[in-house]
Amino acid sequence: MVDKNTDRKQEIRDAALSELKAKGRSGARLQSIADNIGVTKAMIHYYFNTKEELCDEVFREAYRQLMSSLMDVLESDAPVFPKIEQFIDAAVDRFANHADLLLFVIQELDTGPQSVNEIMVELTDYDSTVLERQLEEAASNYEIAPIESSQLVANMISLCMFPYLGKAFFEGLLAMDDEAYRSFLEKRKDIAADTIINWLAS
Amino acid sequence: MVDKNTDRKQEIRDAALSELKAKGRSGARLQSIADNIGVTKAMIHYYFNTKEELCDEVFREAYRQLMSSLMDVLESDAPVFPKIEQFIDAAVDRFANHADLLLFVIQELDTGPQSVNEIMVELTDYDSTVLERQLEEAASNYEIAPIESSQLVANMISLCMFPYLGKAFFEGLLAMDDEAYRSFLEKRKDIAADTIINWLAS
DNA sequence: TCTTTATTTAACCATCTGGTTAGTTAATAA
DNA sequence: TTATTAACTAACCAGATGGTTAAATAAAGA
Repeated sequence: MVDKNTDRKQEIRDAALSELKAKGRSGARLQSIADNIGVTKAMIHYYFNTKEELCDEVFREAYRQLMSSLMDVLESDAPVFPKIEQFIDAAVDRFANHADLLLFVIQELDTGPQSVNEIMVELTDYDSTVLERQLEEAASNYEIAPIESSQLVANMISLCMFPYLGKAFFEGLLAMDDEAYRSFLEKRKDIAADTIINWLAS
Repeated sequence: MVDKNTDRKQEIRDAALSELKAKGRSGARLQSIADNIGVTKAMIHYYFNTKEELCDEVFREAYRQLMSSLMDVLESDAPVFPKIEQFIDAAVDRFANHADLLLFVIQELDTGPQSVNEIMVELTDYDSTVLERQLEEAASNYEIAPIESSQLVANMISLCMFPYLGKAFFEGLLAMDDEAYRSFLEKRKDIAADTIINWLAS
């Protein structure tokens, strides 16, 4: 193995991600991360100078996993309506499969150090001009009511993301058990799409 | 003052809430809470046995502040459509004014101890039967498409709550500064209502 | 083989953290 | 006034936590 270096470093990142998803930045313990891969705590400091450096790097990886290429579809030249359905499809899939990353990312962005926000800005390259133009065009053709693209994105992301973020919240509020919640989520994708499409077409 | 007891205890709860909103359960420090009200750390243990006991009590208070009487409007006998507008109105107001409570509550429910979930169940008494009946009726009259009440509630809460929860997320994603985000949020209430109404009436 | 470099560990340290204790001060009751 | 209770503090403790260091082991190069 020519780069056991990289392997071990990645192994640490992976273990750190698990720990961070479960306990957050301040709850995460370097000792616990080390234990989980059968390594000394000093090993972590061999590859990462400080806990914050490790956490920042893991956040970068987490944010990429969660959001990478997700916004791309909005930048394509496909017609608006299919595009929207495609986006909702991709978003629900992504968030459903990375529900635990969601809370971590939101948490970090809201209460983490400044570095986290900088990393997000660095990794975000969404360009809204295409969608904006399409929405203006569609509005002037009376296909849809005039809306800002940011509000459309907000609606889509809210509908797709929150049910996964607020799992415990919804389960409690709506008195559902895990099985009921699963079946509830299954229907979400179609409902989110319906909701957006009907709103636009009104 | 007949109950300086109660005053001091509440003072501690208040300071603890600030600390918890800013740093979460594992990041919160009893010393910091004590310092903020000019009191010894031992004082906290005089009124609360453990940190967890204090945190649980503060969560109870926070959840009440955030959700109390919010679901009541859905249980009223008012006609569905006005009722929905009323709910969205109340929800947006509530979440806008307690955005910091939002993350704390969601965070605690998702990663906090079991006790937190029990407290939520204990405080939640939402009864969906009225809304369910109304939706069935409206559907059989072809006023709306048939939908589950849980999906309606999920849509409403997602649209009203997430923009406040994901402030840093949206600001980063949509490249908005604080001022742009403020103006973006101002339009949310109407948009959320529009979105829901048009979806139902489709 | 021998030397150098990269990987890994055991032991350690200073500081922090939740929690305890013994005692002090202030209020209340007798 | 004095005894009793409630409110409060200073000092302390044990364990945890992030981080360091010196040495050991493994790998690679000469």
